[in-house]
Amino acid sequence: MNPHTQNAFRALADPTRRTIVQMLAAEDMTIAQLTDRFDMTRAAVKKHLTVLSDGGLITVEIKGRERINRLEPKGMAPILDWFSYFDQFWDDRLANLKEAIERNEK
Amino acid sequence: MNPHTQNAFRALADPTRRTIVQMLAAEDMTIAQLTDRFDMTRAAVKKHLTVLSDGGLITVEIKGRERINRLEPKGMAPILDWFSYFDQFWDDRLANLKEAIERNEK
DNA sequence: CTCATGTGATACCATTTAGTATCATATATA
DNA sequence: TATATATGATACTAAATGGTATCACATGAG
Repeated sequence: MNPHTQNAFRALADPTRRTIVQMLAAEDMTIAQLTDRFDMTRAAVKKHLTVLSDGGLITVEIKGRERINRLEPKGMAPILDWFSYFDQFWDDRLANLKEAIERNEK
Repeated sequence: MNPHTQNAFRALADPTRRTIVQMLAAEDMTIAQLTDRFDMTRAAVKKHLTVLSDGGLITVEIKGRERINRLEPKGMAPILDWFSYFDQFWDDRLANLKEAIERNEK
């Protein structure tokens, strides 16, 4: 199994991390900037960022003494791929439904 | 914030639960049937099913002494809704997926 | 009725998780 | 250079999580 899939799903399981993802969708931010917007310590925010990074959902650009955290849309791919499994599932159910209707008409 | 969103994300964060979801996509199953396919006790599987139910991802039909667990595609909606926030970041795969669900519901 | 089967529920355990506090290190800046 | 700023890293804690063992209860089959 793709290890990125598990890390990505786990990264999004926490509400704080989902909020961080949404914030980074609006603009790149340093750890300090993110910490300003939460009621928790910088160390806690840093841990969340590590989990998001493990999940491939963000990248970090080191700029001097700052770390610019940036959303990595590509990291969402494993999750969407997983969901696409059910695209087939839904299509099949629709096909079955169609078939049932056609049988009924005959 | 929608409480279903957190429960749904949490439900999918565990690999065993994601596998259960895929199994139930293939066919409805009782707890005993699911337990046969995992190397863990029935109690553990039951706990996973409770989490999946809390997340709105499955429904249960009680039939005599059996409990038929069934995938609830509607439960995926909060997750897909959350992802739709990021429309600007990726292609139309998500939109297609959502459309498939909605078609199925109608 | 009796008994096997399918499940619910509880207590318990080890590990992970989300958080804090604290100290160390690197880099701007006065 | 001296100091403030931005972050890394570690140790610690409480609570959540994933699992087992075990007992109780309801239902179907002989």
